[in-house]
Amino acid sequence: MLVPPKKNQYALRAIFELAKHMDQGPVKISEIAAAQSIPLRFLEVILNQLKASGIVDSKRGFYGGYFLVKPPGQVSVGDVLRFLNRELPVTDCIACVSKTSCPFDGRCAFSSMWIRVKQAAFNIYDETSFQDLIDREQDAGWPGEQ
Amino acid sequence: MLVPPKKNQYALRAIFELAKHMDQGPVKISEIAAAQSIPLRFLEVILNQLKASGIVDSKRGFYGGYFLVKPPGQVSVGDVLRFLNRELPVTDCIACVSKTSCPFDGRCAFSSMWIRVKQAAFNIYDETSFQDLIDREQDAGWPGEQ
DNA sequence: TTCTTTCCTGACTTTAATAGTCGGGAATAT
DNA sequence: ATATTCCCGACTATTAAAGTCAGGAAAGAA
Repeated sequence: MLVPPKKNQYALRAIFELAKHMDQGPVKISEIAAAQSIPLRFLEVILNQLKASGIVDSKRGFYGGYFLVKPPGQVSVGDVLRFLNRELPVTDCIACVSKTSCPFDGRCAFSSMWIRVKQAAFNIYDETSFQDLIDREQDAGWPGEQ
Repeated sequence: MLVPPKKNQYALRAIFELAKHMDQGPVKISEIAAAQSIPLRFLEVILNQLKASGIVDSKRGFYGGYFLVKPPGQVSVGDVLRFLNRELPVTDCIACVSKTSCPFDGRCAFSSMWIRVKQAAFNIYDETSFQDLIDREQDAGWPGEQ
């Protein structure tokens, strides 16, 4: 509970890695995987999906790899998480924040609380850009592996 | 993501039901299950576990059932969620909020963000008592099924 | 052209967590 | 006694997450 799925964490770390190499040409999946300890084949799938978000793009071939479309300051953690967790089916019960229909027809006592929690989380996600994360890592004062 | 597990929701709804019947004697599992649309045998397991938290207690036999130990105003959603999701193993990586050890030795750029989100969520959970939930249901102005 | 390198694609397998069930035993009151 | 209820441990089922794989397509280098 409240533990972001690995896939989400991998996606964020991959983009973080791209952000650190902004304007240095495409970064290979294999490099990202190595730098961030992410299973290679899994990362292939994840990055490929992320292209649809418009956050990253890729180039094939010898000098190929992935790269950020916008500068790190203009991409937030919220953008990524929202894209990865966008709910495709409209059949979800918003009130219960559950995946099946709500037995209380959307009038359960808990709904407003779940919604507030979700909003509180995304407030933080939205105000955290990848540039912030880079800065934060610097401030922590430990030798980046770059 | 950010969707509380069914077990958590069932636990909260069960306690909510107990709160509504405070000082009316024990409430049978079967009654709670019916009122809150929770699978009976599953609810047995959940309520039995919750006894260890000190939030609820039970009585067996003909007039048996479950009941709240403290008044609804003194029990928060946070109390319940914290108990159900207390992490038993100490081997968790706090920085990454993941269940396996952190590949960055606790110095990853995301850790402070995950922690802030968790705190924001529990701030809301902690300040929501079951009395609040009852009041909230009244305010919404729909006929309670009681 | 051909070769190498890289991303691309869809289907597949594995793993782990959640969700839910079951049979019988132990209190408690009538 | 006996009906009713919670209790307990083990069990199964379902689902989502995590990860893998084989081969194909683009891009550039030789």
